[in-house]
Amino acid sequence: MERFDEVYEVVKLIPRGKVSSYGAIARYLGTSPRIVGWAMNSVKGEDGVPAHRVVNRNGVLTGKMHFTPPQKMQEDLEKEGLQITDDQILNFTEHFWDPSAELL
DNA sequence: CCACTGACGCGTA
DNA sequence: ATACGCGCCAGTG
Repeated sequence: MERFDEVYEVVKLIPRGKVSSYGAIARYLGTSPRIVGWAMNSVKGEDGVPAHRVVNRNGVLTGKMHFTPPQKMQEDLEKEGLQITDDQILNFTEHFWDPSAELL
């Protein structure tokens, strides 16, 4: 669970209007991407953890189906000024936030 | 205790 | 460029 807590910390640090990827966070924490996804799944009631700002390396909302409702993820991202088409974030690289690079 | 699964990522064919 | 397979760590059955 310590891993999960670290994941939460990083996710919380994601600036509004920016997004990150499982791989980037995992690499920053020195863990595997799967753990990051599992951590998000374990978030459930954890507050202050913008899981909707975490997507896969392709900028696709792979985990949107785990939200309630599933479209909540896209709505929140759009509310933050992000453009999404077919579960895909437009200009993903421009909105991408890498903890290893930005948060060094 | 062993086996299967999962919000992913990368290498190889 | 697309498709298939393996690795990774933790949790649950």
